[in-house]
This record gives sequence, C-alpha cells and structure tokens, in this order.
Amino acid sequence: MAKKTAPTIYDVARTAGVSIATVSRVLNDPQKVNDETRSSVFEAIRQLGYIPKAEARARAMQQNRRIGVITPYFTAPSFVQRLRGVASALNSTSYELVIYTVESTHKFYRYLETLPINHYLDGLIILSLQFDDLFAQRLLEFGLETVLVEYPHRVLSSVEIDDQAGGRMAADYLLSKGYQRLAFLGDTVIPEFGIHPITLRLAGFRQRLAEAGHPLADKYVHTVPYDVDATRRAARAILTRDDRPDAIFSATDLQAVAILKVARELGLRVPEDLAIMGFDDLDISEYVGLTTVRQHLDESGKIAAELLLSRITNRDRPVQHIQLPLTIIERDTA
Amino acid sequence: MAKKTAPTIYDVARTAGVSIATVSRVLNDPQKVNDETRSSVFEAIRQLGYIPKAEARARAMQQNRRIGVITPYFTAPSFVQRLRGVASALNSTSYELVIYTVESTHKFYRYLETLPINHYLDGLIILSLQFDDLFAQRLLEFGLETVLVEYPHRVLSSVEIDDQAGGRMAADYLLSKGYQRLAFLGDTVIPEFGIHPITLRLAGFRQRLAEAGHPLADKYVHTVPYDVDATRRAARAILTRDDRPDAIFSATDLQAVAILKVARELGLRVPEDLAIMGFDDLDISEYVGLTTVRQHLDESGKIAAELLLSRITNRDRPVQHIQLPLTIIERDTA
DNA sequence: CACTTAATTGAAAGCACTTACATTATAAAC
DNA sequence: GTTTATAATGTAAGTGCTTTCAATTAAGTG
Repeated sequence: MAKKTAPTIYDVARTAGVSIATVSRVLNDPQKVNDETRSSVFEAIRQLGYIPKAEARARAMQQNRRIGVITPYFTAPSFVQRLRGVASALNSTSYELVIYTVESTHKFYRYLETLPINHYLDGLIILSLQFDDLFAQRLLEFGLETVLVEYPHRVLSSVEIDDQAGGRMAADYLLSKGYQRLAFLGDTVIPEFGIHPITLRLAGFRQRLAEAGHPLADKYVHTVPYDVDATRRAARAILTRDDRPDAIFSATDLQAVAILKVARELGLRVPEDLAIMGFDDLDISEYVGLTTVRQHLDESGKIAAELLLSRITNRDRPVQHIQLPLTIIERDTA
Repeated sequence: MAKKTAPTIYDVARTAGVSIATVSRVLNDPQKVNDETRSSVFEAIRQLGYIPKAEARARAMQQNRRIGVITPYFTAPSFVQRLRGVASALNSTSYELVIYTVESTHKFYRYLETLPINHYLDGLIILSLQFDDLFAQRLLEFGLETVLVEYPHRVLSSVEIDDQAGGRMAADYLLSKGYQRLAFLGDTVIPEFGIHPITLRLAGFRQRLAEAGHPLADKYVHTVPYDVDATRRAARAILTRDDRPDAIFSATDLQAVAILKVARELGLRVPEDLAIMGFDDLDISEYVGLTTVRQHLDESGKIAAELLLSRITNRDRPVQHIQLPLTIIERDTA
C-alpha cells in the first residue's frame, strides 16, 4: 500500500504467485496462458494498478511490429481494396496496421519527415503518392523500409502496373469485338499530391487505336470530374449525340458504372448498342457485370505488404520493382 | 549506404575508442567527461548517425496519440465507409489511426484483453462486434475510453441505429407505392463474433406488413449466403417463379445490387415489374440508382470518433448512446 | 500401461542503457 | 618523495521488460 515506486512486472508476478514470464505473456498473448493463471494475473494487475513501462518494453522488443500505410484520403474504393490487401497480408502476422490519411501535400510531407526519425514503424507503404527525391533519400538514410504502390522510384521497392499497356489491352479488346466508334472517358482532377494514371491509360488506348488504323478522334475523348453527377451529365451528352460512340472505355470502373446507368436510362442495349469497359475491377464491377481491365487491387496491397515484411526480416533482400499483370475480365458490358 | 541494424551505444563506444559508460555520460551529463573524449564521442555519434532507439520509440509513443479501431475483417463496404468516417474525424486532429482487423473470436478477445492494459491507445472504437460483459468491465476498469458502433452496451458509449425501425420504414415505403407481393432477402451467415442486424430488419419489415394486413408469407422470405453467386442464384429462383414478388426488400445494398442485375437479365422492368429496395446506402447505391434505407455509415464512424475524442479530452462527459436516424433515399428502383 | 503429443510454466539470457563503484592517472600538498 | 585529493574512465551490476528453451504435467493413443 505504501509503495512509493510504480509497480513493476516483478511485483505483479509476486502477488500473483507466478513468474514474470507468465505476466509478460498475459500482457502480450493471453491465450498462451491458462485461464485460471491469467485471471489471477489480471487480478494482481488491477490490484496494483500496474502500468507497463513503455521504454523498457521498447528496449526489450527488437521490433516494433507496426507497419504504416500512407494513403490519400481514402474515399475511392480502389484505395480501400488495396488497404484490404495490406490488412489481409498482415493478418497472419502480429504486425499492427497504422493508417495515415493524407489530404494535403503539407501533411504528406510532414509524415515523410517525421516517420523515419520517430523509429516506431518497422515499415511503410505509400499508396499512389508521389514525392521528392529528397524524401526517398531520407527514408533510405534512416533505414525505414518502404514499399511504394503505383509510383515507382529507383531506390525504393515498388508494386506497379503498366497503365499504358492497360489502355492498349482495352483498345485491342474492343476492336476485336468489332466496335467502330470508340470513345474514352476519364477524370480530370489531378490532385496536387496524388498521381494520375488516367493519362497513361488514355495514351495506351490512343496509341493502339492509331496503330490499328482507327485513330481516336478528339471529339471522343472526354475528361470530366470524378463525381457521379458530372460523369452522368457527360455520359448523357455523349450518348445523345448523333454520332454517339458504340463503345466507351472508361479509365475507371466507378465512372463506367455511372455511364452504364445512363445508357440504361436512355434505353440503349448494352453491349449491343453500346459497349462499356472499365478499368480496375472493383468489387462493384462484379455485382453490376462490368467488363473491365483488372489490376487486382487487393493483390497489389497484399504483395506490397509481403514485400515489405520480407525486407524487414531480411534486410539484404534487394530492392524490387514488381510489375503486376493486367487481365481483361469479360463480363456483360462489352 | 543502408545500415544493417541501427547503431547502438556499443557501436559508438567502439568507434570512439571508449567504454559505453562514457558514451552514456556524454549523452546524459557531458561535463563529467573530458573535453577531448567528449568531442571524439560526438564525432562517432555523428558519423554513425546514432539515435538512442528504445528511448526514441518510447518518447514517440508517449507524444503520439492514437486511437484504435477494432473491426471485423474488413471486406464489406459498409465497414469501409464507417472507417472512412472515423478517419475523416481524426484528420483534423493529430491522432493516429491504428486498425485491428478481427477474423476470429480468439483474436478479438486477445485485443480486448491486452489493449486496455498496455496503454498504447488513447481510445478505442469497436465496430459491429459483440462481446462479453466481462470485457466491457475491463475496458472500464483500466480506463480505456471506448465507443461501440452497432452493438450497444449499458456502460459504454455507443452509436447505433434502429434496424427494426428500418425494416418498418421499408415496408411502409413499398406499401405506399402500392406493391402487393413483398419479399425479403437477407444473408444467413451469422459469424461467431459479428452481430446480425439482418434479423432485426426482417423483424421490423414483417411486423409492419402484418400490421398493414399484408402479412409476409414465409415463401417470400429468403436467406442466402452473402456472396454474389449465391445471391444471384437465389434471385433468379425467386424471380422466375409463377407467383414472383413485385417488390423485394434486401437487407443489404450489396445483395440488392445483385438482385437488380438478375432482374435486368430476366428482362424485368425495374421498378414497374419489380421494385428493389436496399438497406445501408453504400457508395455504389448512388451509382446504380438504388432506392434504399440510408443509415449513413460514414456519419456513424465520424460521430463515434468525435464522441470518443470528446470523452478523452473531458473524462467526465457522460456515457452516451447515440441513435442515428434512418432515411429513405428514393432513387430509381422502387 | 508404456509412449507420444500438446499445453503450461519458469529459469535465464538477452535488449540498450544507466549508474554505483572501482581503478588509474595526475596534480597538489606536505 | 610520499601522501592525498581530484578528475577521468572503465567494470559490472542493475533497469523492466520480452523471448527462447527446457522441464513438468496433462491428455490421448494404441
């Protein structure tokens, strides 16, 4: 009762009548100790008001068992699916997942500055954000293992896809199905911090069409803001023109779904009157039967996490740049 | 360039040609050591980029505040939207977001046991998971501020909705639109750890129909597993019967979308031949134009986080049970 | 009933430092 | 020149915790 100093794990062990090892186990992996013992330890902890000392713990722990993910403010399903992949890879391990959402360059840079120094992450995954060389250098210097997704950098490991190839695949597919008047729809917003793969998808699409002797007419290239309403309005405009396209490649599944809805409202048969093709293969896409270019988002997150873990446990694994394959998923809309 | 391991005080001692005690003294009480020695130690420190690791970690842990979210293995969009709400509330603060995904009771209980004691977290949000009274007690005892979402408990704050009322609202709405043969579709899986609001939604739906003199026939109540294929197969079976319903209330938007697709494939006009109504109001629902009962998922996460923060900063705020309103969102399918 | 196998547990060896104590060298005092 | 403070440093014993490993016991298994 008259204890001046804060109770330690030893005190807990003594009053519970077990060894400190057991107390430690109760604190970190309760299932490893017998029910009875556990509850008596809990009782002792409660009785003494024991609080483990962070510093000692940090010292004894070789690792932090925490990995962080920096992601643009996650509103888009594609980020969510990537995160899901990361979470699933971490699930079988004892790593915690810390999420840093970024909604401004300022905040992103602040993370990039402090995280490597803080030393309380074992690894970092950065989703779809691009940054200065300087920061890459810093991450390296301070030894914070990092894996990039969707934005490659020489000195850091990354998981990416070939957006341009994806555009080409879409073109090939639509051409092979015999469509004549192909259109493209993508979003405009290039956030100050994010990256914009849409441009690349368009480039690939355009290139292949040109090669096939079906150059993409400028009037068939549409860029509109990402939101539902804008997309719908644009779709309506496109689809009510006299020379409306007979196939639309949307740089994003979400927008493709919006287009699909408008097409239905206009009484167009899909894919007979209008083919619609997306990019990503989100969860929804399966539900609505969208034909799309799959980039396997879940997988990208999972692989990024696995790559990271392997580098953490084995520091001299080489930096890798993994290129994920794209697949055409043929469903009902094209 | 890349360090194998972070340098320790031993490394510094070795390269400076002194004992670790001296290095420690330089760090803690510099005037106790000779000028020359001191500067050579400093030199070694700079050269190795030495950072007292454990201490740094402990310090960082102390000043970085973090709140944790325990969520069932997040595959369902509804959890994601809730998380998004939490993240957005935390965004303006300096709190970090740590995510604990749960895919077994075992793991869940482990979190519940250790988190309150370890003092890593400043606050905890538990999404759609139910647990023993004992754990609630423990959370309380150890002073880990907690907010529950979708599973109320007397002693802990919570954010919830009235699922039964939601079922009633759906019934009222469909009846008011003049539909006659109403059906219900929900999922079966009651995971060992999760909770199952679907049952309540059905209860409310059934109750109101009975009250209105249109009792829900058993043959119109369908429970099928959550996945697309099973839902589709069920929908196809239901919609090809002679006495097919003219309206379906799906306990979940995701399943509603699947039903919608099947209806279209069968050439049914929606909502003329078949009305479809969902529950949740996911992002997708807007894209496909689904009429639904909105429970404002993002908002629930946001409110939970705000509630938590207010309790953290002001411990004597009372425990609150916030009931979120439900709204019918009328779109195109009913 | 002997023989694996699995579940519990404690002893003890770290972890990265701090600090009391001992040792050595140096300079001042006699 | 011996003695004695004094400063500078190293040795080694903690610090509070985690984790490996081996010992003990319980529970099947044929």
